[in-house]
Parts: sequence; C-alpha cells; structure tokens
Amino acid sequence: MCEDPDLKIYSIGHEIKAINHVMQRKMLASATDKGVDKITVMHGWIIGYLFENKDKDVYQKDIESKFAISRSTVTNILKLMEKKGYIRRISVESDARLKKLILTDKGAEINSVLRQTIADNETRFNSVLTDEERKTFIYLVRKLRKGLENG
Amino acid sequence: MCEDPDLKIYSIGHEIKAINHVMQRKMLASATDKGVDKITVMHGWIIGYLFENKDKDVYQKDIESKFAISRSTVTNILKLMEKKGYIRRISVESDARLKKLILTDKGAEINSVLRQTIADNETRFNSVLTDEERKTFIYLVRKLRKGLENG
DNA sequence: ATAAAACTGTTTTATATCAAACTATAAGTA
DNA sequence: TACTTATAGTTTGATATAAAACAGTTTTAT
Repeated sequence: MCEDPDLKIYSIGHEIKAINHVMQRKMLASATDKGVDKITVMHGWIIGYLFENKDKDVYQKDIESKFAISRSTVTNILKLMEKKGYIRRISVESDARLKKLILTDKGAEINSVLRQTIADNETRFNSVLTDEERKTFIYLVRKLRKGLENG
Repeated sequence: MCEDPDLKIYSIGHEIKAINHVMQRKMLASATDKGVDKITVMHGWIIGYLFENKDKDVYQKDIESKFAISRSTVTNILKLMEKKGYIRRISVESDARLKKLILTDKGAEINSVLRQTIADNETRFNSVLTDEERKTFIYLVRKLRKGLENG
C-alpha cells in the first residue's frame, strides 16, 4: 500500500515545515507594532503555557515534553527569556534538581497583547481552510503527533 | 466563528513543529546504520529534489522558495553540502548572479540509500493514520501551504 | 544612455537546535 | 549503608535559521 511517493508523509515534510515557517512570520509581524518586544513564536507559546498553568507547578522538564525540544534547547531559551524579564527560574527546596518557572508581570503583559495578535491572524487561516477542513486538520495533527510520540 | 481556542491553528503550532521534529529523528536514526554519512532531513530533501530534477537547471533561489528557508540559510546549507561533497555550485555565464546546483555521484548515492530509509520509516506513519486519513492530511497540508504562501 | 529598481547571492549578528559529555541530586537496591 | 541507576539541568561544539546590511548583476524606466 501507499506506493505513490506523493502520498508519503515524508514527501510533504518540507510543506509541513513551510506552514510552520509562514505561521511564525505572519504571527509576529504584527506583534512588533504593539509596543511589546519582538518575541519569537516559541517564546509566545511558552508564555501562553505558563499563563494557562499559573496555579500549577511548571518545571523546565515540562517545557521539554510539551514543545518537543531538547533539554539543552530548553535551557537556552529559558535562560534568554529570564534575561529578557519574561520569566523567573526558581530552585525548589523539595528537589534541588528542579527549577520552577514563574511568569513575571512583564511576561503576563506580553501574553495579553499576544492573544489579540493571535486572534487577528487566525483569520488568515480561516480564509484558506473551511471550518470543516480546519477541524479535520487540527484533529489529524493531534492524532499524528500523539501517535508518533509513543513509537 | 471559531471562538474555541482549541480550534485555532495557532493552538496546534507547536504540535506541527513536534511532528516535524519526530519525523527528523525517526527518519535519520536508521540512516546512520547504512554506511552513509549522518545527514539532516533538509539535506535529504534537497538531494532528493536535485535528483528528481537532474534534467532541469536548479539554482539556489529555487531552493529558497521550494523549502521556505531564507536566502542566507540557503547559502549556509548549500555551502556545507558542497563542502561535504554532495553537490557542486557552478556559476553560469548567461547570468552572473546565478549559481547552478549539480548533484555529485556521492550525492546520488546517498539519495538511493535514503529512498530505502524513507520507505522503511513510512510504515510508522501508516500505523498512526489510516489510508484515508493520510490522504486527507496530505491534501490539507498542501492546501494550507499553498494558501498561506500567497497571503 | 543612464539612472533607478529588481534580483541573486554573501556576510554578519543573534537566536535556535541537537547530541554528547558533564554535574549534581534523588531514588532504588543489595 | 554503600553501590547503582535514574533524573534535572548545564555546557560545549556543530549546524540551522532569520533579518539586515552589503556587493555585484540584470532589467526597467526615463
């Protein structure tokens, strides 16, 4: 089955990459116009995640699995985000290996600006896919990611 | 429309990124066992593209649009690929701005090994999505990419 | 014919990314 | 308790990536 090379996931790998790329550009082009720092999409995702999980304890290792980036990349990015004042990284007493991530006021402010930017830009995607297609696409992306991560 | 944040394309951005990431790991883990250099997925895509377009003239700028990477990244990657002996970059007389890309014998050899690796790994994706889902996914990825690139 | 605009590729600077080797801490086991 | 294994994070070295400034070439417009 699936002899046609055009029907292989591998053959569209670079198109998946391209979608990601376009998203990142479009998404943040407008963020710059709003008085906040120019931040990367990854910083935006992490800030959003920390905002949504304010009540819970979030450690560096959680970022690693949530966003599928290597441990060393996590260190790099979070260090930079701390330097820029979006987060703080606090050592905890119960386990000296862990570093707990705290969203600063500045980080929370950027989060609220970003929500607006995201809403503005979402209409771009809506114009390309129908409602039904978008739902299907999101479903399949989640299914594929979930399936691949335990394999 | 589309008030539910879980139904926004943005909300799955990091999952798209993760799929790409997993693909790259899985795809190349086995390539190492076959006596060829350990190459990146992007190198694999470019080598495959040059192989498929042996008869046509391919320039650096074509790589830029085909794979949605910036001009400076194209310079970097192709320089490295030339250094590793996979390709050559030839200045053409008709237009002194252009550099034509030629796949070397070594590059062609890597291509044939890679085809087998890709076939081996494609079964992973097949086990996650049904045939119908895979077709739909590929269709939507292409539609989304095409729609986003002219916007 | 010449000045302006567009195109192709490079360099520089900053960030992102991974793998591998490393440090320190915690948990499990003999 | 002492040895071993597992876990969390850091550092290093290599590659990937983009934006911006740049240089050379070609095309367009006047």
